[in-house]
Amino acid sequence: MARAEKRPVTVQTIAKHVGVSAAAVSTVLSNRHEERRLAPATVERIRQAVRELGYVPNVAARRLRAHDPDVHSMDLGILTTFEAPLFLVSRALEEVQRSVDARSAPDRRFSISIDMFHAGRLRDMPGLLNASRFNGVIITNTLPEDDAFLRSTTLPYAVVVQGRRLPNYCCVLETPGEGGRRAAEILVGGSRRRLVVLTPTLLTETTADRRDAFVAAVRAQTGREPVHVAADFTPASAAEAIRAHLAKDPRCDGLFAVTDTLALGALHALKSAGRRVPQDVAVVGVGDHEHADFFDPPLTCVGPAYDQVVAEIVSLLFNLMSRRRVRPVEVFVAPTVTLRAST
Amino acid sequence: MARAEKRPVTVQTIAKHVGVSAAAVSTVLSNRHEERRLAPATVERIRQAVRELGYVPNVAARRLRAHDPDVHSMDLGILTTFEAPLFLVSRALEEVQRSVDARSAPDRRFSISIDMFHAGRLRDMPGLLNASRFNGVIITNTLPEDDAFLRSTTLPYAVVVQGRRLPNYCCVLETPGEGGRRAAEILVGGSRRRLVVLTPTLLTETTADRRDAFVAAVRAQTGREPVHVAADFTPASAAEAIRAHLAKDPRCDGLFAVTDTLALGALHALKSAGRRVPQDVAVVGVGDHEHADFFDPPLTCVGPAYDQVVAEIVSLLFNLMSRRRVRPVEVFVAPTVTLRAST
DNA sequence: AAAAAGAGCTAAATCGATTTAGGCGCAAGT
DNA sequence: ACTTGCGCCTAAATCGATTTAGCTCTTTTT
Repeated sequence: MARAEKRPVTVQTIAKHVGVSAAAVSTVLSNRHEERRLAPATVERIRQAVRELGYVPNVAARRLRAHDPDVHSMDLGILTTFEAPLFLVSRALEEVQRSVDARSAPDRRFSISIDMFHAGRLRDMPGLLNASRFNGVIITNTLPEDDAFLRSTTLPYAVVVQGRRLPNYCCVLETPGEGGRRAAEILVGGSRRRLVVLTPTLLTETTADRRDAFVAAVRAQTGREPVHVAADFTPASAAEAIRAHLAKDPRCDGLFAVTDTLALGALHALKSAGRRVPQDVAVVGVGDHEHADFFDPPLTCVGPAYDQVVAEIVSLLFNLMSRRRVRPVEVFVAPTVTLRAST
Repeated sequence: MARAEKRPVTVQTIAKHVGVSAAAVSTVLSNRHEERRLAPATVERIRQAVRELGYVPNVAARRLRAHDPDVHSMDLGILTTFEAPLFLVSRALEEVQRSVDARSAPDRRFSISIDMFHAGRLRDMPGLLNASRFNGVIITNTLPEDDAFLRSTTLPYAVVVQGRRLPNYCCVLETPGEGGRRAAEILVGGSRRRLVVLTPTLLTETTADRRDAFVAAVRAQTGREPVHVAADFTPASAAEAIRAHLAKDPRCDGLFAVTDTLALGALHALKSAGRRVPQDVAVVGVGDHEHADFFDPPLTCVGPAYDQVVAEIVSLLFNLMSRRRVRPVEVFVAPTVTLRAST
């Protein structure tokens, strides 16, 4: 059943198979056979062959052909992993969209798409290396393997990396060490002593930095070591992990979650274990969830000012594309502290 | 400052400008000038021109050229609006990804991207009409204008529409009328009489159907009319709207939100107005938020079984692409009821 | 002085689909 | 009989970038 020709089926293939020209095939494919007066019998034979041979149009060829030389068009991509929650790119998307709407004109059109790769497999994304897909990209949520790949090759087009420091690219990230330190300040300053830091099992540079800075700050300020708890990216998994931890350490009184999705699960586990937040356990997140202020209780966050991060990213991206900037830079955005009811 | 050539800058333009061949320009652009022994001075002149003229590579041309004839590649798109929350497409994305991973092979590669349009402006999306972007698409979150556009033209490739009934496309949607009816049943059956239905201001076919069916069912069962409350797509806006409504109708005791994001805002407003959920006010959502079971209290939902919806969509999409299916069909997925603590 | 090596560049083919201009036969009109 | 028109189809150009084979001129080697 599985048809496995070595060469793909093109209009030429079909044309040869039917015994007509490629033009005739194309005419049928675009449903122009009436106005171009192809004989119904020929149309039918072509249709038949199209079906039989399993023709798949080459979109790149169509696009090239359809290209209107009077319209500049630029393809922007936001690259993230399948594994990371999609809402993480929402803000970047909105800001890019705003910029793009402002820069669009009849002779200048942008298109933005979100493209995903499997965590750690960025290198497998088609078109990345040969620059055949995007005029500019924002890369985010990479794992260390992806970072290593990026470090090893310099992509020959506009690239802005979020949340990593890579010497050969423009990078925008929160000031290293700050987030974790401020979280520790809040919890320790609130007299919490039995602390937990909750992270995903797969750590990115950002999440690892938050954890490490938190641990270091807590150690420095209290002489005690926070307990690491790891979970998947889902709240359900975080809830389960925290539930297990509470069984082992019932007196725990403060928690720092390095992503808000984890904090959401933690809040749930705490409440269903009968702990009051913040009276019994204080919880700090990072503000990467668009609805952190609608959690119950609303989540205190220590994290980068996303609007600023995104504004920097977009500004760098457009400068790179217009070649106003050619050297890589690192832009640090200081974390902001949003105190809400969870502490 | 603004450079506004009529014709776009191509490698040819640059070549002519510098007085070399297009091949030389291309060589420089791909950083192959060392191995191909271009004179450093020439390289510099070309680089200069590239910068001066504001060259932007044509990705379609690059892709066509880079195309490996031994690899079939298919481009899939998930089309949604900028205005709708991104997480709404998460599940579709995951399922498509699973299917694609299962069907990928060394000689068969898929790429999936999420592309967005402004609500009501689907027609403006480049490459939709001339089929120059995707081999197959899933279209969702359309407004009535978009539906009208789709109805008026039959896109010449694999299209599956979610949540709408369009005679010329394959459509997958929840059984019309069912969701609203079941929500009414739950609230009325729980002896709630002063009911509210909370919707976005911009109604899609799906959200309008949920509202209308709810209103009709409540009217039939109680003889009373639920109150309409409308808000933006955000929880903040929903909270504000509900707060205002509570001021006018303090005795309201049941609420149906046609999207979970709105429910999230409503829960917040209710709690901060001192109402207990579900004792004072029962709340029903639709289960379109991935974390509805982590809301506080966890949200009772009446909505389509998303896994099933998505499975149907993906199956239709692949059947369309392989031409195993050629006629449009409508697939209805019955809503499921998930009772949680909010009722 | 002739041949070989190398430096520096170009012409032309190619990727796949589409469109434009036009060709060939045959029937109808004058 | 000769044009006109139509029905049906094709050759060739085109979109833009890249690569391959090869050309020309200079320098070095024998």
